[in-house]
Amino acid sequence: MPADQQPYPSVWARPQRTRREQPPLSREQIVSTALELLDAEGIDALSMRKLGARLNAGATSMYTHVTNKDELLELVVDQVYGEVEVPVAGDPAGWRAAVTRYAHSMRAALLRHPWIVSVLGEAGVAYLGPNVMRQNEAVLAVFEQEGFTLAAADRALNTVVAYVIGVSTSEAAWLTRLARSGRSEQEWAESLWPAAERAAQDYPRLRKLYAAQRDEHSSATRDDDFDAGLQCVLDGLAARFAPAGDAS
Amino acid sequence: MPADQQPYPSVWARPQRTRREQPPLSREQIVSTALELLDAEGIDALSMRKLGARLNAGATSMYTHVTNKDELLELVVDQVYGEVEVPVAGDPAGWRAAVTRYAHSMRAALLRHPWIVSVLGEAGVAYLGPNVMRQNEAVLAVFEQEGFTLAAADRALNTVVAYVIGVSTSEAAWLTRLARSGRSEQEWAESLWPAAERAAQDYPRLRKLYAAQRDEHSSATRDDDFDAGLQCVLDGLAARFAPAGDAS
DNA sequence: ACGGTCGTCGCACAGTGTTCGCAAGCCGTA
DNA sequence: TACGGCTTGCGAACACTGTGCGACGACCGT
Repeated sequence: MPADQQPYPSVWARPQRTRREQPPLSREQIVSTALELLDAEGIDALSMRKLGARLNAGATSMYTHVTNKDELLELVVDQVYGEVEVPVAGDPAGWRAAVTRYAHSMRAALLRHPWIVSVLGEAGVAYLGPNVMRQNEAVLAVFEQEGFTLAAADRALNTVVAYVIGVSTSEAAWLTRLARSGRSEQEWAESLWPAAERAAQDYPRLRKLYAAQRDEHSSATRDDDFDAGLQCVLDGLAARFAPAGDAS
Repeated sequence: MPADQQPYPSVWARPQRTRREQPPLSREQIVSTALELLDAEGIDALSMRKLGARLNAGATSMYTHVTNKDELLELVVDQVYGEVEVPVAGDPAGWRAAVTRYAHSMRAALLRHPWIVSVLGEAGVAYLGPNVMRQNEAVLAVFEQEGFTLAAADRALNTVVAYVIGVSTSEAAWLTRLARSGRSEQEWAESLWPAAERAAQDYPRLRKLYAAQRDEHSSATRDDDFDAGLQCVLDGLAARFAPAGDAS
Protein backbone atom coordinates (compact mmCIF):
# COMPACT_ATOMS: atom_id res chain seq x y z
CA MET A 1 0.00 0.00 0.00
CA PRO A 2 2.03 2.86 -1.29
CA ALA A 3 -0.54 5.46 -0.28
CA ASP A 4 1.65 8.38 0.61
CA GLN A 5 -0.56 9.46 3.45
CA GLN A 6 -3.38 7.69 5.17
CA PRO A 7 -6.28 10.14 5.50
CA TYR A 8 -7.45 8.32 8.61
CA PRO A 9 -5.38 6.74 11.34
CA SER A 10 -7.25 3.53 10.88
CA VAL A 11 -9.98 2.15 8.72
CA TRP A 12 -12.25 2.05 11.73
CA ALA A 13 -12.01 5.78 12.22
CA ARG A 14 -13.48 6.40 8.82
CA PRO A 15 -16.69 8.48 8.78
CA GLN A 16 -19.11 5.68 7.98
CA ARG A 17 -21.85 8.23 7.92
CA THR A 18 -25.23 6.71 8.44
CA ARG A 19 -26.26 6.72 4.81
CA ARG A 20 -29.47 8.71 4.29
CA GLU A 21 -29.96 10.38 7.58
CA GLN A 22 -31.33 13.44 5.87
CA PRO A 23 -33.95 13.79 3.18
CA PRO A 24 -31.93 14.48 0.05
CA LEU A 25 -31.33 18.06 -0.95
CA SER A 26 -33.57 19.64 -3.51
CA ARG A 27 -33.48 22.97 -5.23
CA GLU A 28 -36.67 24.12 -3.50
CA GLN A 29 -35.31 23.11 -0.15
CA ILE A 30 -32.10 24.99 -0.75
CA VAL A 31 -33.83 28.10 -1.97
CA SER A 32 -36.24 28.33 0.89
CA THR A 33 -33.58 27.64 3.48
CA ALA A 34 -31.50 30.38 1.93
CA LEU A 35 -34.50 32.66 2.23
CA GLU A 36 -34.84 31.79 5.90
CA LEU A 37 -31.22 32.48 6.54
CA LEU A 38 -31.36 35.79 4.70
CA ASP A 39 -34.40 36.91 6.63
CA ALA A 40 -32.88 35.86 9.91
CA GLU A 41 -29.42 37.28 9.51
CA GLY A 42 -29.23 39.48 6.47
CA ILE A 43 -27.30 39.40 3.25
CA ASP A 44 -23.83 39.29 4.74
CA ALA A 45 -24.63 36.19 6.71
CA LEU A 46 -25.46 34.14 3.65
CA SER A 47 -22.47 32.03 2.89
CA MET A 48 -22.53 28.69 1.20
CA ARG A 49 -21.00 27.10 4.27
CA LYS A 50 -23.58 28.50 6.64
CA LEU A 51 -26.33 27.52 4.26
CA GLY A 52 -24.90 24.03 4.06
CA ALA A 53 -24.78 23.82 7.82
CA ARG A 54 -28.40 24.87 8.12
CA LEU A 55 -29.30 22.10 5.71
CA ASN A 56 -27.24 19.53 7.63
CA ALA A 57 -25.19 19.25 4.51
CA GLY A 58 -21.63 19.81 3.49
CA ALA A 59 -20.38 23.14 2.33
CA THR A 60 -20.35 22.26 -1.34
CA SER A 61 -23.34 19.99 -1.57
CA MET A 62 -25.55 22.68 -2.99
CA TYR A 63 -23.55 22.96 -6.15
CA THR A 64 -25.24 19.99 -7.76
CA HIS A 65 -28.60 21.74 -7.56
CA VAL A 66 -27.52 25.29 -8.21
CA THR A 67 -24.57 26.30 -10.30
CA ASN A 68 -23.67 29.49 -8.53
CA LYS A 69 -24.26 31.61 -5.53
CA ASP A 70 -25.51 34.25 -7.95
CA GLU A 71 -27.92 31.82 -9.50
CA LEU A 72 -29.13 30.86 -6.07
CA LEU A 73 -29.83 34.50 -5.33
CA GLU A 74 -31.79 34.86 -8.54
CA LEU A 75 -33.92 31.95 -7.50
CA VAL A 76 -34.48 33.45 -4.09
CA VAL A 77 -35.49 36.75 -5.61
CA ASP A 78 -38.09 35.05 -7.74
CA GLN A 79 -39.31 33.21 -4.69
CA VAL A 80 -39.85 36.50 -2.89
CA TYR A 81 -41.63 37.80 -5.93
CA GLY A 82 -43.94 34.85 -5.52
CA GLU A 83 -45.20 36.37 -2.29
CA VAL A 84 -46.73 39.26 -4.14
CA GLU A 85 -50.47 39.08 -4.47
CA VAL A 86 -51.46 38.37 -8.05
CA PRO A 87 -53.99 40.90 -9.27
CA VAL A 88 -57.04 39.63 -11.09
CA ALA A 89 -58.28 41.28 -14.23
CA GLY A 90 -61.87 42.41 -14.16
CA ASP A 91 -61.94 43.52 -10.56
CA PRO A 92 -65.09 45.63 -10.41
CA ALA A 93 -63.22 48.29 -8.45
CA GLY A 94 -61.27 49.11 -11.59
CA TRP A 95 -57.63 49.10 -12.56
CA ARG A 96 -56.58 51.78 -10.12
CA ALA A 97 -57.68 49.72 -7.17
CA ALA A 98 -56.09 46.57 -8.55
CA VAL A 99 -52.79 48.23 -9.35
CA THR A 100 -52.75 50.00 -6.01
CA ARG A 101 -53.19 46.69 -4.23
CA TYR A 102 -50.50 45.19 -6.37
CA ALA A 103 -48.03 47.96 -5.67
CA HIS A 104 -48.65 47.82 -1.96
CA SER A 105 -48.28 44.10 -1.94
CA MET A 106 -45.03 44.29 -3.82
CA ARG A 107 -43.60 46.92 -1.54
CA ALA A 108 -44.64 44.88 1.47
CA ALA A 109 -42.86 41.84 0.09
CA LEU A 110 -39.70 43.80 -0.54
CA LEU A 111 -39.73 45.33 2.92
CA ARG A 112 -40.37 41.96 4.51
CA HIS A 113 -37.02 40.93 3.02
CA PRO A 114 -35.04 44.14 3.06
CA TRP A 115 -31.79 42.47 2.06
CA ILE A 116 -33.33 41.95 -1.35
CA VAL A 117 -32.61 45.43 -2.57
CA SER A 118 -28.90 44.80 -2.39
CA VAL A 119 -29.43 41.95 -4.79
CA LEU A 120 -31.78 43.61 -7.25
CA GLY A 121 -28.95 45.61 -8.71
CA GLU A 122 -27.36 42.41 -9.89
CA ALA A 123 -30.34 40.23 -10.54
CA GLY A 124 -32.41 42.94 -12.15
CA VAL A 125 -35.89 41.69 -11.53
CA ALA A 126 -34.87 38.07 -12.06
CA TYR A 127 -35.64 38.51 -15.66
CA LEU A 128 -37.43 35.36 -16.54
CA GLY A 129 -38.32 33.87 -13.20
CA PRO A 130 -41.66 32.09 -13.28
CA ASN A 131 -43.21 34.20 -10.57
CA VAL A 132 -42.12 37.43 -12.20
CA MET A 133 -43.64 36.24 -15.45
CA ARG A 134 -46.93 35.31 -13.86
CA GLN A 135 -47.18 38.62 -12.06
CA ASN A 136 -46.39 40.66 -15.10
CA GLU A 137 -48.88 38.85 -17.26
CA ALA A 138 -51.55 39.39 -14.66
CA VAL A 139 -50.88 43.09 -14.34
CA LEU A 140 -50.84 43.53 -18.08
CA ALA A 141 -54.20 41.80 -18.20
CA VAL A 142 -55.59 44.23 -15.66
CA PHE A 143 -54.54 47.21 -17.72
CA GLU A 144 -55.66 45.73 -20.99
CA GLN A 145 -59.01 44.76 -19.60
CA GLU A 146 -59.73 48.41 -19.12
CA GLY A 147 -58.80 49.68 -22.49
CA PHE A 148 -55.03 50.14 -22.36
CA THR A 149 -53.09 49.16 -25.45
CA LEU A 150 -50.71 46.32 -24.80
CA ALA A 151 -47.83 48.73 -25.36
CA ALA A 152 -49.40 51.24 -23.01
CA ALA A 153 -49.96 48.54 -20.43
CA ASP A 154 -46.31 47.61 -20.67
CA ARG A 155 -45.17 51.16 -20.13
CA ALA A 156 -47.59 51.55 -17.27
CA LEU A 157 -46.38 48.37 -15.63
CA ASN A 158 -42.76 49.38 -15.93
CA THR A 159 -43.45 52.79 -14.51
CA VAL A 160 -45.29 51.46 -11.51
CA VAL A 161 -42.70 48.78 -10.82
CA ALA A 162 -39.89 51.29 -11.12
CA TYR A 163 -41.57 53.54 -8.61
CA VAL A 164 -42.14 50.70 -6.17
CA ILE A 165 -38.58 49.46 -6.47
CA GLY A 166 -37.17 52.94 -6.11
CA VAL A 167 -39.09 53.72 -2.98
CA SER A 168 -38.43 50.32 -1.50
CA THR A 169 -34.73 50.58 -2.13
CA SER A 170 -34.39 53.65 0.04
CA GLU A 171 -36.72 52.32 2.66
CA ALA A 172 -35.09 48.92 2.84
CA ALA A 173 -31.66 50.46 3.08
CA TRP A 174 -32.88 52.55 5.96
CA LEU A 175 -34.49 49.56 7.65
CA THR A 176 -31.31 47.54 7.29
CA ARG A 177 -29.20 50.24 8.88
CA LEU A 178 -31.77 50.53 11.59
CA ALA A 179 -31.76 46.81 12.29
CA ARG A 180 -28.00 46.69 12.36
CA SER A 181 -27.90 49.53 14.86
CA GLY A 182 -30.09 47.56 17.23
CA ARG A 183 -31.81 50.70 18.39
CA SER A 184 -35.40 51.80 18.03
CA GLU A 185 -36.31 53.94 15.08
CA GLN A 186 -36.67 57.08 17.18
CA GLU A 187 -33.39 56.52 19.02
CA TRP A 188 -31.57 55.85 15.81
CA ALA A 189 -32.98 58.92 14.10
CA GLU A 190 -32.12 60.97 17.15
CA SER A 191 -28.58 59.67 17.19
CA LEU A 192 -27.82 60.91 13.74
CA TRP A 193 -29.65 64.15 14.20
CA PRO A 194 -26.52 66.19 14.88
CA ALA A 195 -24.93 64.91 11.69
CA ALA A 196 -28.08 65.73 9.78
CA GLU A 197 -28.18 69.20 11.25
CA ARG A 198 -24.59 69.79 10.30
CA ALA A 199 -25.09 68.44 6.78
CA ALA A 200 -28.14 70.61 6.23
CA GLN A 201 -26.52 73.70 7.67
CA ASP A 202 -26.36 75.68 4.47
CA TYR A 203 -29.63 74.45 3.06
CA PRO A 204 -32.63 76.20 4.57
CA ARG A 205 -35.24 74.04 2.89
CA LEU A 206 -33.66 70.83 4.06
CA ARG A 207 -33.28 72.24 7.53
CA LYS A 208 -36.93 73.11 7.71
CA LEU A 209 -37.90 69.75 6.31
CA TYR A 210 -35.75 67.80 8.71
CA ALA A 211 -36.99 69.79 11.65
CA ALA A 212 -40.56 69.14 10.64
CA GLN A 213 -39.97 65.45 10.16
CA ARG A 214 -37.87 65.03 13.25
CA ASP A 215 -40.49 63.28 15.32
CA GLU A 216 -42.41 61.41 12.75
CA HIS A 217 -40.25 58.53 11.69
CA SER A 218 -42.76 55.73 11.65
CA SER A 219 -43.91 53.05 9.31
CA ALA A 220 -47.33 54.69 9.11
CA THR A 221 -45.88 57.90 7.66
CA ARG A 222 -43.87 55.88 5.20
CA ASP A 223 -46.97 54.01 4.11
CA ASP A 224 -48.77 57.26 3.52
CA ASP A 225 -45.90 58.80 1.61
CA PHE A 226 -45.65 55.74 -0.54
CA ASP A 227 -49.32 55.78 -1.33
CA ALA A 228 -49.31 59.48 -2.08
CA GLY A 229 -46.52 59.05 -4.60
CA LEU A 230 -48.18 56.02 -6.06
CA GLN A 231 -51.42 57.89 -6.60
CA CYS A 232 -49.46 60.56 -8.45
CA VAL A 233 -48.01 57.97 -10.72
CA LEU A 234 -51.42 56.45 -11.32
CA ASP A 235 -52.87 59.87 -12.06
CA GLY A 236 -50.23 60.32 -14.66
CA LEU A 237 -50.91 56.93 -16.19
CA ALA A 238 -54.62 57.59 -16.25
CA ALA A 239 -54.16 60.91 -17.97
CA ARG A 240 -51.91 59.44 -20.59
CA PHE A 241 -53.08 55.95 -21.32
CA ALA A 242 -56.54 55.36 -19.97
CA PRO A 243 -59.23 54.49 -22.52
CA ALA A 244 -60.63 57.99 -22.87
CA GLY A 245 -57.14 59.32 -23.50
CA ASP A 246 -54.55 58.06 -25.90
CA ALA A 247 -51.18 56.36 -25.91
CA SER A 248 -48.55 58.95 -26.72
CA MET B 1 19.28 39.96 21.52
CA PRO B 2 16.75 37.34 22.26
CA ALA B 3 14.58 38.12 19.26
CA ASP B 4 13.16 34.75 18.45
CA GLN B 5 13.23 35.33 14.75
CA GLN B 6 14.93 37.92 12.67
CA PRO B 7 12.45 39.30 10.10
CA TYR B 8 15.29 40.08 7.74
CA PRO B 9 18.45 38.07 7.13
CA SER B 10 20.52 41.14 7.79
CA VAL B 11 20.00 44.74 8.69
CA TRP B 12 21.14 45.69 5.25
CA ALA B 13 18.34 43.81 3.60
CA ARG B 14 15.80 45.93 5.36
CA PRO B 15 13.42 47.82 3.06
CA GLN B 16 14.80 51.31 3.59
CA ARG B 17 11.98 52.57 1.46
CA THR B 18 12.73 55.86 -0.17
CA ARG B 19 10.69 57.91 2.26
CA ARG B 20 8.03 59.90 0.40
CA GLU B 21 8.23 58.54 -3.06
CA GLN B 22 4.52 58.95 -3.50
CA PRO B 23 2.31 61.94 -2.80
CA PRO B 24 0.66 60.98 0.44
CA LEU B 25 -2.72 59.33 0.29
CA SER B 26 -5.76 61.45 0.77
CA ARG B 27 -9.39 60.63 1.06
CA GLU B 28 -10.22 62.32 -2.23
CA GLN B 29 -7.48 60.45 -3.99
CA ILE B 30 -8.69 57.15 -2.61
CA VAL B 31 -12.30 57.81 -3.49
CA SER B 32 -11.64 58.83 -7.04
CA THR B 33 -9.26 55.97 -7.67
CA ALA B 34 -11.91 53.60 -6.33
CA LEU B 35 -14.32 55.17 -8.76
CA GLU B 36 -11.93 54.59 -11.64
CA LEU B 37 -11.45 51.00 -10.65
CA LEU B 38 -15.17 50.42 -10.34
CA ASP B 39 -15.85 51.93 -13.73
CA ALA B 40 -13.10 49.94 -15.33
CA GLU B 41 -13.76 46.55 -13.83
CA GLY B 42 -17.03 46.54 -11.99
CA ILE B 43 -18.09 45.98 -8.45
CA ASP B 44 -16.58 42.55 -7.96
CA ALA B 45 -13.15 43.81 -8.91
CA LEU B 46 -13.03 46.38 -6.14
CA SER B 47 -10.96 44.90 -3.38
CA MET B 48 -8.93 46.86 -0.92
CA ARG B 49 -5.78 45.16 -2.14
CA LYS B 50 -6.39 46.00 -5.77
CA LEU B 51 -7.26 49.53 -4.82
CA GLY B 52 -4.08 49.77 -2.82
CA ALA B 53 -2.07 48.50 -5.74
CA ARG B 54 -3.61 51.07 -8.04
CA LEU B 55 -2.58 53.75 -5.60
CA ASN B 56 0.97 52.41 -5.33
CA ALA B 57 0.17 51.78 -1.74
CA GLY B 58 -0.04 48.85 0.57
CA ALA B 59 -3.17 46.83 1.00
CA THR B 60 -4.16 48.37 4.28
CA SER B 61 -2.96 51.90 3.86
CA MET B 62 -6.39 53.21 3.09
CA TYR B 63 -7.70 52.43 6.51
CA THR B 64 -6.29 55.58 7.99
CA HIS B 65 -8.42 57.69 5.68
CA VAL B 66 -11.52 55.59 5.52
CA THR B 67 -12.79 53.37 8.26
CA ASN B 68 -14.49 50.76 6.16
CA LYS B 69 -15.02 49.42 2.73
CA ASP B 70 -18.67 50.26 3.25
CA GLU B 71 -17.83 53.81 4.17
CA LEU B 72 -15.64 54.07 1.13
CA LEU B 73 -18.53 52.98 -1.02
CA GLU B 74 -20.78 55.59 0.54
CA LEU B 75 -18.24 58.22 -0.34
CA VAL B 76 -18.02 56.96 -3.89
CA VAL B 77 -21.79 57.01 -4.23
CA ASP B 78 -21.89 60.62 -3.16
CA GLN B 79 -19.12 61.37 -5.61
CA VAL B 80 -21.19 59.93 -8.44
CA TYR B 81 -24.13 61.93 -7.25
CA GLY B 82 -21.93 64.95 -7.70
CA GLU B 83 -21.92 64.34 -11.43
CA VAL B 84 -25.60 65.12 -11.63
CA GLU B 85 -26.40 68.48 -13.06
CA VAL B 86 -27.72 70.81 -10.38
CA PRO B 87 -30.99 72.37 -11.44
CA VAL B 88 -31.42 76.07 -11.00
CA ALA B 89 -34.59 77.53 -9.60
CA GLY B 90 -36.26 80.11 -11.75
CA ASP B 91 -35.53 78.52 -15.08
CA PRO B 92 -37.95 80.33 -17.41
CA ALA B 93 -38.89 77.01 -19.00
CA GLY B 94 -40.68 76.04 -15.79
CA TRP B 95 -40.32 73.28 -13.27
CA ARG B 96 -41.23 70.50 -15.66
CA ALA B 97 -38.31 71.27 -17.89
CA ALA B 98 -35.94 71.63 -14.95
CA VAL B 99 -37.04 68.43 -13.29
CA THR B 100 -36.94 66.57 -16.58
CA ARG B 101 -33.38 67.68 -17.12
CA TYR B 102 -32.53 66.71 -13.60
CA ALA B 103 -34.04 63.25 -13.91
CA HIS B 104 -32.28 62.59 -17.19
CA SER B 105 -29.01 63.76 -15.79
CA MET B 106 -29.37 61.54 -12.77
CA ARG B 107 -30.24 58.50 -14.82
CA ALA B 108 -27.28 59.20 -17.07
CA ALA B 109 -24.95 59.36 -14.08
CA LEU B 110 -26.27 56.08 -12.73
CA LEU B 111 -25.92 54.35 -16.07
CA ARG B 112 -22.43 55.71 -16.54
CA HIS B 113 -21.57 53.76 -13.38
CA PRO B 114 -23.87 50.77 -13.55
CA TRP B 115 -22.23 48.99 -10.62
CA ILE B 116 -23.74 51.66 -8.43
CA VAL B 117 -27.13 50.07 -8.25
CA SER B 118 -25.72 47.09 -6.41
CA VAL B 119 -24.54 49.48 -3.76
CA LEU B 120 -27.63 51.66 -3.44
CA GLY B 121 -29.42 48.93 -1.57
CA GLU B 122 -26.93 49.24 1.23
CA ALA B 123 -26.01 52.87 1.07
CA GLY B 124 -29.51 54.11 0.48
CA VAL B 125 -28.90 57.36 -1.25
CA ALA B 126 -25.84 58.11 0.86
CA TYR B 127 -28.11 59.83 3.26
CA LEU B 128 -26.20 62.89 4.20
CA GLY B 129 -23.52 63.12 1.57
CA PRO B 130 -22.77 66.72 0.64
CA ASN B 131 -23.60 66.28 -3.02
CA VAL B 132 -26.89 64.61 -2.26
CA MET B 133 -27.75 67.46 0.06
CA ARG B 134 -26.90 70.12 -2.48
CA GLN B 135 -28.93 68.40 -5.18
CA ASN B 136 -31.94 67.92 -3.00
CA GLU B 137 -31.96 71.51 -1.85
CA ALA B 138 -31.74 72.70 -5.42
CA VAL B 139 -34.61 70.53 -6.59
CA LEU B 140 -36.76 71.57 -3.67
CA ALA B 141 -36.05 75.15 -4.61
CA VAL B 142 -37.22 74.52 -8.15
CA PHE B 143 -40.52 73.13 -6.97
CA GLU B 144 -41.05 75.78 -4.34
CA GLN B 145 -40.27 78.55 -6.78
CA GLU B 146 -43.31 77.54 -8.72
CA GLY B 147 -45.80 77.35 -5.95
CA PHE B 148 -45.34 73.93 -4.42
CA THR B 149 -45.57 73.73 -0.66
CA LEU B 150 -42.32 72.61 0.91
CA ALA B 151 -44.03 69.38 1.93
CA ALA B 152 -45.38 68.93 -1.58
CA ALA B 153 -41.97 69.62 -3.04
CA ASP B 154 -40.51 66.95 -0.79
CA ARG B 155 -43.06 64.39 -1.88
CA ALA B 156 -42.53 65.33 -5.49
CA LEU B 157 -38.77 65.02 -5.18
CA ASN B 158 -39.03 61.63 -3.53
CA THR B 159 -41.39 60.38 -6.17
CA VAL B 160 -39.21 61.47 -9.03
CA VAL B 161 -36.07 60.11 -7.46
CA ALA B 162 -37.75 56.81 -6.71
CA TYR B 163 -38.82 56.50 -10.32
CA VAL B 164 -35.36 57.30 -11.61
CA ILE B 165 -33.69 54.86 -9.26
CA GLY B 166 -36.19 52.15 -10.04
CA VAL B 167 -35.77 52.42 -13.78
CA SER B 168 -32.03 52.72 -13.53
CA THR B 169 -31.77 49.67 -11.33
CA SER B 170 -33.28 47.44 -13.96
CA GLU B 171 -31.38 49.07 -16.76
CA ALA B 172 -28.05 48.99 -15.00
CA ALA B 173 -28.52 45.36 -14.07
CA TRP B 174 -29.19 44.60 -17.70
CA LEU B 175 -26.19 46.59 -18.84
CA THR B 176 -23.97 44.81 -16.36
CA ARG B 177 -25.06 41.40 -17.56
CA LEU B 178 -24.55 42.56 -21.07
CA ALA B 179 -21.04 43.81 -20.39
CA ARG B 180 -20.12 40.62 -18.60
CA SER B 181 -21.32 38.58 -21.56
CA GLY B 182 -18.99 40.46 -23.86
CA ARG B 183 -21.47 40.25 -26.69
CA SER B 184 -23.35 43.00 -28.46
CA GLU B 185 -26.77 43.91 -27.22
CA GLN B 186 -28.52 42.24 -30.13
CA GLU B 187 -26.49 39.06 -29.89
CA TRP B 188 -27.05 38.86 -26.21
CA ALA B 189 -30.79 39.40 -26.50
CA GLU B 190 -30.91 36.83 -29.25
CA SER B 191 -29.01 34.32 -27.18
CA LEU B 192 -31.55 34.32 -24.43
CA TRP B 193 -34.49 34.44 -26.73
CA PRO B 194 -35.24 30.72 -26.48
CA ALA B 195 -35.32 30.94 -22.71
CA ALA B 196 -37.60 33.95 -22.92
CA GLU B 197 -39.89 32.15 -25.32
CA ARG B 198 -40.09 29.17 -23.03
CA ALA B 199 -40.71 31.32 -19.97
CA ALA B 200 -43.47 33.24 -21.71
CA GLN B 201 -45.08 30.14 -23.14
CA ASP B 202 -48.26 30.29 -21.11
CA TYR B 203 -48.57 34.04 -21.13
CA PRO B 204 -49.98 35.40 -24.36
CA ARG B 205 -49.49 39.06 -23.52
CA LEU B 206 -45.85 38.59 -22.64
CA ARG B 207 -45.34 36.53 -25.77
CA LYS B 208 -46.77 39.23 -27.92
CA LEU B 209 -44.77 41.88 -26.15
CA TYR B 210 -41.51 40.02 -26.42
CA ALA B 211 -42.06 39.30 -30.06
CA ALA B 212 -42.75 42.95 -30.73
CA GLN B 213 -39.69 44.08 -28.82
CA ARG B 214 -37.42 41.41 -30.18
CA ASP B 215 -35.52 43.64 -32.52
CA GLU B 216 -35.54 46.90 -30.74
CA HIS B 217 -33.14 46.59 -27.88
CA SER B 218 -31.30 49.82 -28.09
CA SER B 219 -30.37 52.66 -25.87
CA ALA B 220 -32.59 55.00 -27.87
CA THR B 221 -35.69 52.97 -27.07
CA ARG B 222 -34.72 52.90 -23.43
CA ASP B 223 -34.32 56.65 -23.39
CA ASP B 224 -37.75 57.08 -24.87
CA ASP B 225 -39.35 54.65 -22.48
CA PHE B 226 -37.70 56.39 -19.57
CA ASP B 227 -38.91 59.76 -20.70
CA ALA B 228 -42.42 58.51 -21.30
CA GLY B 229 -42.65 57.15 -17.79
CA LEU B 230 -41.13 60.28 -16.39
CA GLN B 231 -43.66 62.48 -18.11
CA CYS B 232 -46.39 60.34 -16.57
CA VAL B 233 -44.96 60.91 -13.15
CA LEU B 234 -44.69 64.63 -13.79
CA ASP B 235 -48.27 64.73 -15.03
CA GLY B 236 -49.31 63.18 -11.79
CA LEU B 237 -47.31 65.63 -9.76
CA ALA B 238 -48.69 68.54 -11.69
CA ALA B 239 -52.24 67.41 -11.19
CA ARG B 240 -51.76 66.94 -7.49
CA PHE B 241 -49.37 69.57 -6.27
CA ALA B 242 -48.99 72.31 -8.80
CA PRO B 243 -50.04 75.80 -7.69
CA ALA B 244 -53.51 75.64 -9.17
CA GLY B 245 -54.11 72.36 -7.35
CA ASP B 246 -53.57 71.53 -3.72
CA ALA B 247 -51.38 69.30 -1.56
CA SER B 248 -53.52 66.39 -0.44
C1' DA C 1 -24.40 -9.88 -7.82
C1' DC C 2 -22.62 -6.23 -10.04
C1' DG C 3 -21.24 -2.13 -13.05
C1' DG C 4 -22.68 2.64 -13.73
C1' DT C 5 -24.39 6.74 -12.34
C1' DC C 6 -25.44 10.32 -9.19
C1' DG C 7 -25.45 13.03 -4.93
C1' DT C 8 -22.40 14.26 -1.21
C1' DC C 9 -18.52 16.24 0.71
C1' DG C 10 -13.34 16.85 2.46
C1' DC C 11 -9.71 19.20 0.83
C1' DA C 12 -7.43 22.81 -1.27
C1' DC C 13 -6.76 27.24 -3.60
C1' DA C 14 -6.89 31.85 -4.31
C1' DG C 15 -8.79 35.43 -2.67
C1' DT C 16 -11.42 38.65 0.80
C1' DG C 17 -11.92 42.56 4.74
C1' DT C 18 -9.80 43.97 8.63
C1' DT C 19 -6.65 44.05 13.07
C1' DC C 20 -2.34 44.62 15.04
C1' DG C 21 2.04 46.16 15.84
C1' DC C 22 6.14 47.94 13.99
C1' DA C 23 8.71 51.38 11.55
C1' DA C 24 9.56 55.74 9.70
C1' DG C 25 8.79 60.39 8.77
C1' DC C 26 7.00 64.90 10.64
C1' DC C 27 6.01 68.30 14.15
C1' DG C 28 6.61 71.23 18.16
C1' DT C 29 9.18 71.88 22.13
C1' DA C 30 13.15 71.85 25.08
C1' DT D 1 20.35 70.34 17.87
C1' DA D 2 18.00 66.66 20.27
C1' DC D 3 14.26 64.48 21.42
C1' DG D 4 9.70 62.91 22.39
C1' DG D 5 5.13 62.33 20.55
C1' DC D 6 1.89 61.78 16.64
C1' DT D 7 0.55 60.54 12.35
C1' DT D 8 0.93 57.67 8.31
C1' DG D 9 2.15 53.47 5.75
C1' DC D 10 2.35 48.77 5.64
C1' DG D 11 3.68 43.51 6.23
C1' DA D 12 1.95 39.66 8.49
C1' DA D 13 -1.73 37.30 10.19
C1' DC D 14 -6.61 35.77 11.04
C1' DA D 15 -10.87 34.22 10.02
C1' DC D 16 -13.66 33.51 6.36
C1' DT D 17 -15.25 33.51 1.46
C1' DG D 18 -16.81 30.96 -3.34
C1' DT D 19 -15.81 27.20 -5.79
C1' DG D 20 -13.06 23.13 -8.59
C1' DC D 21 -11.57 18.51 -7.96
C1' DG D 22 -11.52 13.79 -6.78
C1' DA D 23 -13.01 10.20 -4.01
C1' DC D 24 -16.49 7.67 -1.83
C1' DG D 25 -20.86 5.83 -0.75
C1' DA D 26 -25.57 4.62 -1.92
C1' DC D 27 -28.80 3.61 -5.27
C1' DC D 28 -30.78 1.61 -9.79
C1' DG D 29 -31.26 -1.41 -13.79
C1' DT D 30 -29.87 -5.32 -15.33
